[in-house]
Amino acid sequence: MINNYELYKVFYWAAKTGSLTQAAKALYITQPSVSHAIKQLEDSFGLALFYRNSKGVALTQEGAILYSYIEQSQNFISRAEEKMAALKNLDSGELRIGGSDSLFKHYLLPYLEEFHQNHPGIKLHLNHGTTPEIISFLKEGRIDLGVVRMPIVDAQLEVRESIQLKDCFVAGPRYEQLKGETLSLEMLLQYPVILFSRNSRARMAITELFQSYGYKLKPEIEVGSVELLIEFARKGLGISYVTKEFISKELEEGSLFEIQLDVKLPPTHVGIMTMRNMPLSISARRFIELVQ
Amino acid sequence: MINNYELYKVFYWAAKTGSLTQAAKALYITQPSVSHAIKQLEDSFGLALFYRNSKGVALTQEGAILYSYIEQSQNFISRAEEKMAALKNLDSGELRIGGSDSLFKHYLLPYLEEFHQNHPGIKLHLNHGTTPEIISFLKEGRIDLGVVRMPIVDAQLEVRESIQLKDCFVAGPRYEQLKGETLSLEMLLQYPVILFSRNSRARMAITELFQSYGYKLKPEIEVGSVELLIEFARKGLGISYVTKEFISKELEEGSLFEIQLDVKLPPTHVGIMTMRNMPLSISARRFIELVQ
DNA sequence: ATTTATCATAGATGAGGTCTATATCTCCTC
DNA sequence: GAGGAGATATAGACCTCATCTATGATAAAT
Repeated sequence: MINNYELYKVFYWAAKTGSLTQAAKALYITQPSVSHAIKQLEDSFGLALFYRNSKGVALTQEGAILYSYIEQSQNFISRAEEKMAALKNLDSGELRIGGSDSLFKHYLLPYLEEFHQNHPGIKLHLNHGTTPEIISFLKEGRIDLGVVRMPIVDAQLEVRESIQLKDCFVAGPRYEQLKGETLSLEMLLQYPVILFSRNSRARMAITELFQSYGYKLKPEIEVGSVELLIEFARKGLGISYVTKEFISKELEEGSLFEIQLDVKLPPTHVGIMTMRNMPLSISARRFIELVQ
Repeated sequence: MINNYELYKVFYWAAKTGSLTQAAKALYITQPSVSHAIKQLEDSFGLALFYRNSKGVALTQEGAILYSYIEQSQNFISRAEEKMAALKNLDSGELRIGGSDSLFKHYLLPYLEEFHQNHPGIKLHLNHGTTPEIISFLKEGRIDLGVVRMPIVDAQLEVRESIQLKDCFVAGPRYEQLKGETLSLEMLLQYPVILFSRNSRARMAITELFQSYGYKLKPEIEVGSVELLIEFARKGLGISYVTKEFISKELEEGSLFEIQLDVKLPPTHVGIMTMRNMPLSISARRFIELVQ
């Protein structure tokens, strides 16, 4: 019907101010333009919308009916624009992150805190899962970004390399005698080893390393969280294979110590994954900047 | 913020159809135009609104939020346009008429019936009052048109002359002896006269007529409705001064007869008044056409 | 490998929105 | 009443910018 919604904006202001001149001022256009716009509306409806008089304009019956609809419409547009501005300013919105359990707690936590302080209006959604799950979440659009251990090879994903993590074997006071010693892999295997559960990336990596030297790494105990790896090692139940950066507190206070090996354990990196060729939300972009 | 609401219409269709190409078809424009419009919105918000892929487009988080507002906005506009079309077609709307009591019943009734049958969606509001009251209603915008007796002299009003009404004196069987006689004004004054209440136009007119001949018309009885004028005359309480067109039934059945006078009583016209220089509502225009 | 979708980009064009200038009308004031 | 102030309407010129055509790029389907 009307093929130019711009006219409704003009109508709205003319009705609201009761004056074509005032409407023109509000819209930063001239009065004849407003006059022309209203005329177009009236012509296309075949209805008079305003009574004109020397003091301004007043809505006709039909104009008042139109206004009751257009007013609502304009209100929604105003609210939309405010909302968009808020989203742009990060005063509003949400950020959905997927990650491995341990990375949330030991790596992301301080960033999440800072981000939340800077942008309290942004709702944070944290989804934990295994690396393949996180990748699925990303592809399904359920999260904005995923934080997992590298390497990730997937053409659909864009991966940003973040900090380096070094895994290592640690023990508690029970194995005090090993402090300062440098063990070979073979020697290490004589002690009870505590590993993270089978499907973890770190577990696979260390198993492969032993295999490449011709040994088979067989854990005495398997646990499902980094906390338990730490706890069991402290209690002397065995030697845990953990991420060094996650136990800095225990190393410092001396409740755990690192066991030196005669082979170098390859470091891994944390990767921040996003969908390639998909625009990042402002909040996701901002969070990644913060982390990197 | 956005200075072209037209863009929202394009956005709405793009989001709704999930395809810029489809949106273009719906809007009867080309796909590059849609592409350009969406880009403008995204640029001005500084936010991505759609994910593009080879099957079409999908809303981003921010886009979905925008859509939730814009959808409402567009719905109101659609409903507004439907409503305007209905008003134009007289499928909806209202018609407010002001008039003297007797004119409603004896003159307008058949037109009102016909109008209502033709346009059952139009609500009819009837406001009765004296001529000055009707004029005030018109000037206050409380009615669309007024139906009263001429003459009306008011520069702000536009008056259309409608049917002619002839007033006359009538009596019932009690005065049978006057049937066929031609009375002078003086002779008439010897009978009890029944007139409409003081502030009516017809009363003033007839009083002036007598005065111009040097007589003073003093009613025996004053009543407030045409029905009572008729009823009192039938019962033989006197000679009523009524509008001939309103008593055609009684004249036909013989319960009243007209008293011939040797002076001619000036006819009056019904006038249909509207505000000059104010656009008439479609319904008012249509009703006036019907009546004339 | 080819076809057929999709959206993006570039450049040309012309419709039409906006402007200036002026007319017209009404109300208010002196 | 004459004149001024303020409102909207009208006319015509101008120039922006929405839209077009043509083409490119990419992905999916055949």
